[in-house]
Amino acid sequence: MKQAAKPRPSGNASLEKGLDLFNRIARDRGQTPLAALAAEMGLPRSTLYRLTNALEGAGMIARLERHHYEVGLPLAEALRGMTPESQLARLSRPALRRLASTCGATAHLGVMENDMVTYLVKESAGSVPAEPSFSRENTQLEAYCSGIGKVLLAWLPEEERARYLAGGPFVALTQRTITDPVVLQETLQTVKAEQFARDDGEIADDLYCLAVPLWTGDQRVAAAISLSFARRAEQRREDEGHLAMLRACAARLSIGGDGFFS
Amino acid sequence: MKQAAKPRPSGNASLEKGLDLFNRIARDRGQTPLAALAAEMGLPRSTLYRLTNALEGAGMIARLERHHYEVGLPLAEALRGMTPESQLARLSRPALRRLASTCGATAHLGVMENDMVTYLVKESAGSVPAEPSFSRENTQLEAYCSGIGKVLLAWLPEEERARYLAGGPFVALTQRTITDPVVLQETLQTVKAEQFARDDGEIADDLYCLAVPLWTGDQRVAAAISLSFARRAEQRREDEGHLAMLRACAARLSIGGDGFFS
DNA sequence: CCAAATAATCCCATATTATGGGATTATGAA
DNA sequence: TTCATAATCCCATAATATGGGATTATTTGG
Repeated sequence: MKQAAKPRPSGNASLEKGLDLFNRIARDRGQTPLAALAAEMGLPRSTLYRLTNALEGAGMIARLERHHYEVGLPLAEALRGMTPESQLARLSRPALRRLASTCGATAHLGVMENDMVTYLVKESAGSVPAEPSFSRENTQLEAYCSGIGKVLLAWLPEEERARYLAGGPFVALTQRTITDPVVLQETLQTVKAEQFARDDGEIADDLYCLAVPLWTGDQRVAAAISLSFARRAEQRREDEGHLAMLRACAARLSIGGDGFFS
Repeated sequence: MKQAAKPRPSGNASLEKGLDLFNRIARDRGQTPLAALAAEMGLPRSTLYRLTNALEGAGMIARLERHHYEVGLPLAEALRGMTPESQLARLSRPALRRLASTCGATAHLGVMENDMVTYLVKESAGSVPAEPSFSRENTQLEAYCSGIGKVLLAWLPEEERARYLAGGPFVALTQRTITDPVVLQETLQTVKAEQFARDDGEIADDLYCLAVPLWTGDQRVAAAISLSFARRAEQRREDEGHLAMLRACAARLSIGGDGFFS
């Protein structure tokens, strides 16, 4: 269900129609015959036909057989080696770098993969050598003990979260690590209610971290970003400011400002 | 250097300009600032600006920072899991299936990867269980002894071919396998001159195979397709007809007919 | 810190361009 | 063969993109 369709009057209706058509073809890999698309889009066949031709000429799509279009080879070639994850990392890195620099902390971006958190971006403040060394880009960590992990778990679909919680055991990394599934479950509810997660020395004794979700256009949580501090003591007093900045950054990366997600 | 720019008067100049812009951004991952693109394309800034907006709105590109565009996340997501190779396989399979069925043989499509031939498509005629079982899709074989391999080697850039030939040894799979680099070199020249390669029992005693190249828009050989027959005896008498069909198929897959490449 | 330079964004009258109804042709089914 | 469906083409017209130039934002240099 689409949320408030962008009313951006871009000024190039023709381009928009063409791109819309391309999106439809790309998303279902050309399963839908052209006639059906014409109906969906409320456009006459002749128009669709012309658009299709232009898309084909540009290498965006290719025609296989009757009623069958596909993403074109030139496009695939141009995008060689690109994955959604690598792209998300590229797109978010500048903002995370600024965030880290502003807050004098380390900023992370992570996504959920196979019940683990994969860190796609790690940006540390200024010249400070990356203080929290628990993470590295493109490596995975357990979800239950990190801020990003808790955010991602909190917004997991109901059944998946239940499955995760039942899947333990949750090994203690510090005295504060949450190891009881019931407590973890409650914590995740709090995360969802408060719209952020806190890791207060649950990975390493002096590590403190705040995390917030990134939203997609269709109201899913696609990733989470966090700020990590190497000194835990009294860190909470600064939560408010740091959360505000985290949220501003999240808004910019989510559908809000520039809107990387659909 | 572009070869005879397609004069296809597609009827949607606006879409074409937008897609052209997208291509330029995608290909160099947004390295070129907008102003430079405007110059390249011979369009005023305001137009570029509008096009950029439309592309961004459709999720095709995203803006990172000043002067910095990037392929959009929605597009990356829509194309998740797609590689140029998988796409080439999808696009060419129907044509190869028809070819195999028409000729009562097995058709292959292969590309060069790390000095080996990777078979991306294997389609056998009708109900016949795949006769030549030397190959499987997505597996690699030595290049020097197969039809497809010889085609790909023949059109390799000069230095690469020299390096390959110096890299032996070339193990004999049958009595007929070419194992002498000098002979192989000569064979490749013949392939280039005749525009096709023949494997006459060089992989397995009774295996006969004809292969021709697939051309890209900029006159490179991107892949090769072949017809394999399980009975070698007297097969040559039918070469002419089979080559004609192979070439027709290659033309259709190359820039000719529908033109999957660029 | 300000000023100059550069890039991005916006606006609007106009001509260029896409539009879509409908005719025609190709393809596949019966 | 005939019918049904989809693809392709054509063209007068309305709608749309166009781009010159003004305005605003951002960066750079002094």
